[in-house]
Amino acid sequence: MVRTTSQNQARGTARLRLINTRLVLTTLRGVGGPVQLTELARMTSLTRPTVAQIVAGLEERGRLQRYEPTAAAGRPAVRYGLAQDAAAVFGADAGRHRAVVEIASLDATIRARQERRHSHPLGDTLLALLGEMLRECLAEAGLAPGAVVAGTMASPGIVEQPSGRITLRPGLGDWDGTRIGSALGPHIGGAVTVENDANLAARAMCAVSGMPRTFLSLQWGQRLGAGVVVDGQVYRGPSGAAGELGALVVPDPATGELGLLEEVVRASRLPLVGGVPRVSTEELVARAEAGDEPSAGALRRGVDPLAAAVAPICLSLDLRTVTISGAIARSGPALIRAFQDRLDAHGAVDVDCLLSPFHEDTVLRGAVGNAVDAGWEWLLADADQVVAAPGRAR
Amino acid sequence: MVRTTSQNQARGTARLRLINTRLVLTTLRGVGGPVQLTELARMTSLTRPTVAQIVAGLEERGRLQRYEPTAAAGRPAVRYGLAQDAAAVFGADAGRHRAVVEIASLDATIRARQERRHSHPLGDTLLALLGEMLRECLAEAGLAPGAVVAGTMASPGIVEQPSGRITLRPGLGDWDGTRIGSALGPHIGGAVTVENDANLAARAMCAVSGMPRTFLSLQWGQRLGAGVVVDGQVYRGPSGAAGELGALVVPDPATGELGLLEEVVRASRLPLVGGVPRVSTEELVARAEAGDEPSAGALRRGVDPLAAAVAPICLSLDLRTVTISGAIARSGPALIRAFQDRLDAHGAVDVDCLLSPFHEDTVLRGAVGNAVDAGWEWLLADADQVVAAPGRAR
DNA sequence: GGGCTTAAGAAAGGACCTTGCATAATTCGC
DNA sequence: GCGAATTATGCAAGGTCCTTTCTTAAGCCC
Repeated sequence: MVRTTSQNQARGTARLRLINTRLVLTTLRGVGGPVQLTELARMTSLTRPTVAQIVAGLEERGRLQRYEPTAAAGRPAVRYGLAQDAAAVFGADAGRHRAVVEIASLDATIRARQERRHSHPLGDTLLALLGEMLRECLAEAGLAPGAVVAGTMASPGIVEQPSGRITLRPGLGDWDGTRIGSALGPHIGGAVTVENDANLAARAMCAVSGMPRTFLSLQWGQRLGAGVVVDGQVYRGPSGAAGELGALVVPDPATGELGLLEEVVRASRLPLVGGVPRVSTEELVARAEAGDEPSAGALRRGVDPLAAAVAPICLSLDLRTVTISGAIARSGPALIRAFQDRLDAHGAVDVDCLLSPFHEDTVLRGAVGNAVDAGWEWLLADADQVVAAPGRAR
Repeated sequence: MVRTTSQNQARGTARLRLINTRLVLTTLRGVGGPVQLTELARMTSLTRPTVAQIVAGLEERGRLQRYEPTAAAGRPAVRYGLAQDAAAVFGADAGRHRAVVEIASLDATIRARQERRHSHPLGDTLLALLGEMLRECLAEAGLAPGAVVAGTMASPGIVEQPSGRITLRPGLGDWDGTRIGSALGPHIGGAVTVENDANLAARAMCAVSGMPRTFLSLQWGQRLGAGVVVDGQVYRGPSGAAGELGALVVPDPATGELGLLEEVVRASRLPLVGGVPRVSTEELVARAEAGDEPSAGALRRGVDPLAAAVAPICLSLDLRTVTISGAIARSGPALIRAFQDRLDAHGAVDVDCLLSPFHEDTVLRGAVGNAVDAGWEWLLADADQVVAAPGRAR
């Protein structure tokens, strides 16, 4: 997540206007819909003439748009909101078997969506497919390429910013931020950012109502990743490797030998712990769900290594909430209960676990959210131009 | 660490002045010493007349002070810096056996220090002693009580902000933020804040040159605590409990049974692991230092539970650095090597461990640092008054 | 002592925000 | 249906702040 907010080198009172312009736009984003000038003035604690002047500038530039008055006591107020065609963004998630692309406007409304099954490794062929999907999304939404001002693409592996270098586990394929950017960038009118899928899942969970400002988000399936959200922001770490828990060395409850956490808690390996490898993970969970105590015990032993790793994180950050997304999130409450039980056993008491409400689209939701953030950054930077515009004074 | 920065409800261009005043003061803090106006203008990217006007206001209020020009090419420039008696703060650390109080000016120079051995539990008797020490510090520094505008007191336990409730382990004593505040507050002219000792140790480490912006600070002795620094700020968590690793449930390498991490890695218990309880911890470390491999092995096994807890934290936050302070920090390089070895074994590779350079004063340094921060907050809020001052315009 | 370099100070001008007032457009009550 | 109440809009005046520009001041070097 890039946070430049270059704040432009406006001088003197022009800087004040710049600050206030950003304040107005940010407030408008918080509301989500058209607002009356008076209301906007109240929320920003600016005066009405000031807000009116700022809004007029933004309207002239085509970023804001008038909405017809609604009935009310007193003179009906003109309302202003984001212009329909102010800007759009795209989000994309491409895994080993499935690719999804969505286009959204800055209020996070989905304007178009494309989804495909495929079997390409992460690489140029897949990028070409994504480019095609992106073009179809543009057509579906009826947007010119230039209207899409930002996009975020999810990738597994460690994504280093700003270099764009991506460290993938062997076998997944091979790409990096530069190649992704040059493959998808030409289809739109802005920059493409790439971000780790677990971090994006965490970003998605930020938007769920009732979430605390700090939590841990587990992306758990065949691979294992985590996103750390601190004070409402996904924390990436100096090289983007925050949350890469998979590399932990832990004892395997099935064999007693040391192994990597990612492999030990791989979804498909959970039944091994119970000593019943013929049973699928779904089946194991279903039995536990049905009250079969041996299955529930096996499940608890299976998730224990991850709980042992997560417990110190919970205590160190005073976390109350851990979210779970990824393939294993299909398992439902039995898994949650087992995991919560083990967290408790390791000393992380009173931690709530909850499943992502977005199911398979969690990462995509995060990518779109990230892109919307980037779109707003673009809009703010664009608004700075209004301030700097010559001939604004009359 | 309280971060109110109420930003005052100045309106219109007055708000701009307010922002610029804070900018000037913050820049001045960054420099640390007297600066020329021209230099200040360059650093703030304001113009000279603006800076001159702001500085004049602050000088009139007595917060800044002229310093005589130094020789240079061209006309000698008047320099401005913090007024000697602009403001002072105190920091205090009181443990079960030792109490220290220091008074510092806003540039973090120590103006007075009092240190005592004692044997009071944490409670009113100790608070009375601290009050007396604080008075003596004031006398030593030649300051009026009103000149001390903020103070920070270290306490073990979980310190909840802003309620001031303190959850102490049994046996240490009994106090809370309110009682500490009302015992020490009357001696000075500002508010007393209370903060967890491990968090303050972390705050102290922030100031060490070469520290990364994110790291973990272990406060390790008879008790165990940790401070988490994220992006240069100590992270407290919603109830101030961040870093409370002691409550983790881990297997004890000495007995194989489960126990609390705080007890399992208690400094005095390390020799038990080696099966040689007659040896002191110092002795064990010394033998390891001298190359005695069985002792080194025992040390590694002893620190292993803590490393196992810290490793997931390192991975989740992409940490490269863990600092160690507290009683055990006296042990030196053998301990560091053992700890780093175990971190590596658990998958947290390339993590640097380093000892606090402040020895027993680490927590105190953090308390002073925290108080200096609070002092600057006070100064900024005070500077807001300059802006609001009536009759400033002539 | 003249010239160079850099700082200090004062005045003018522009941009911005606020205050205050007059006007406009509805709804509500009778 | 009409007036009062309510709320929004628009315009002009006024003040604060910052910048630009120019002039004066003070020390060093040759």
